[in-house]
Amino acid sequence: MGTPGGGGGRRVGRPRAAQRPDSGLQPRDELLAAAAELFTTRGYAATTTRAVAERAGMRQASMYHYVSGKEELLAELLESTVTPSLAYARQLLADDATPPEGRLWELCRTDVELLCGGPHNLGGLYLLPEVRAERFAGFHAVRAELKDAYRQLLAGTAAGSALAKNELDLRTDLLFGLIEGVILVHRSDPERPVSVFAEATADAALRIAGV
Amino acid sequence: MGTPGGGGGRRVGRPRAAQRPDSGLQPRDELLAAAAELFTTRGYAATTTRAVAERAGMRQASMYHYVSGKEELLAELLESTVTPSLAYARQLLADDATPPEGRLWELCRTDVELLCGGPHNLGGLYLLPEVRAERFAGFHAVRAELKDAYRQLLAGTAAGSALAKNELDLRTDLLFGLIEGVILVHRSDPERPVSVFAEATADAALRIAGV
DNA sequence: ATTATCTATAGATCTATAGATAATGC
DNA sequence: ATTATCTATAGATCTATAGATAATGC
Repeated sequence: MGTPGGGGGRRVGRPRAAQRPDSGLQPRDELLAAAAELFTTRGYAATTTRAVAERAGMRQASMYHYVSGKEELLAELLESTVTPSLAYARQLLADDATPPEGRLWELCRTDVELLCGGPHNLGGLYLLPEVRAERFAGFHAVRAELKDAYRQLLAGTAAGSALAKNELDLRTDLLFGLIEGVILVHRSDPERPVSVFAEATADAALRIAGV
Repeated sequence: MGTPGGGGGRRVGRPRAAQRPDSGLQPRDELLAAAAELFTTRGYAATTTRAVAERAGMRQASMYHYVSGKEELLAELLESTVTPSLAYARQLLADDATPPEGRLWELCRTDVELLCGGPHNLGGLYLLPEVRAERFAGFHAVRAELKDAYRQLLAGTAAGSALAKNELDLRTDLLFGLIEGVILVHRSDPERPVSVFAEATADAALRIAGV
């Protein structure tokens, strides 16, 4: 096995031109980290492959050894942001010991925490217009599943079970809109502790839900 | 005065290469309309000056007769989306005959209506990462003023007057986040009538506010 | 004469490939 | 021999300017 990527063991292949302290990450992850930073701050289309590669510590052309291009980086980043939320949502859906209100609150809190907690505002990636492209259908599918988990939990609450289908859809949209909108607003005041913010958002979400 | 722009009166200058039925708009407005559509659907950076000009019915180079470049188009579109909301917000702030709760509800409703009501999702422009650039400071100033109007109205309510400053700021962020987030979610179900959606959002906003 | 437009293009990118090179591994 | 990287670059853009042209106005 050895120590793949990490540690100080010398690596095979031509050395990089710009020597930098070992990040400890695998080259592909260095690219993903660089892309996360640049896509969120400058936008996807405005970020060049050169900028990503260079920030990751390699030359532009070397990037193609690990990924097929910018799109692949974006697709992977997008999925990596929803997947943990979805996994948690599924766990909550299965947990029939806790009342739905409490589970919905937990999902909201965790979602905000996950999205605002990372080093970059990855939640902001959802909103890039480029993301609507067919290429990112995988991400959209996962996100739709997450939204459906919100709907199911909402439908399980006392307030939610009284709603007609189109009213339930409307509430779900408002709820989901709050969570995603709040992630953006968070960048206007990043000083506020994320945990406080996440709990306040979850409280607000339940008030919207009518609980 | 004559008929500036509109009507069938023949226009001075070399005719356009691609003849199209008269849009009735002035050339600069044709450019703005084209930019609104393209920026919202494809994103700012991904939209070329050629695409904008051609959609407006002129050749790429002719665009420079009316605007200095893409940035000017974006700056103008951004300001044109907040300005009406801000004007209305000021009017509401001055109206001391109506209770603050009612005025806050009206502001929320109108804001959603204005942003979702237009032909394109101009609210989505706020979120383009490019918009953070210094070039758009004017827009940010106007938007900050609008947010402050929300804060003032919220502070005037019974629930709001009980809050400490940092709690008031937090609520304001949640409120504002709901409004802006909801505008995005709206594009996931554009069939729903805007008026219904706007009222539901205003209701939700007041529930968040704690009214 | 004035104006709105056009065509043409220089200069500056940016992406993705081809082929060379400098390490380790056997 | 294998691998990870490099350098170099072709081809495809995209922006912004220069200068020509085809209308109306006087």
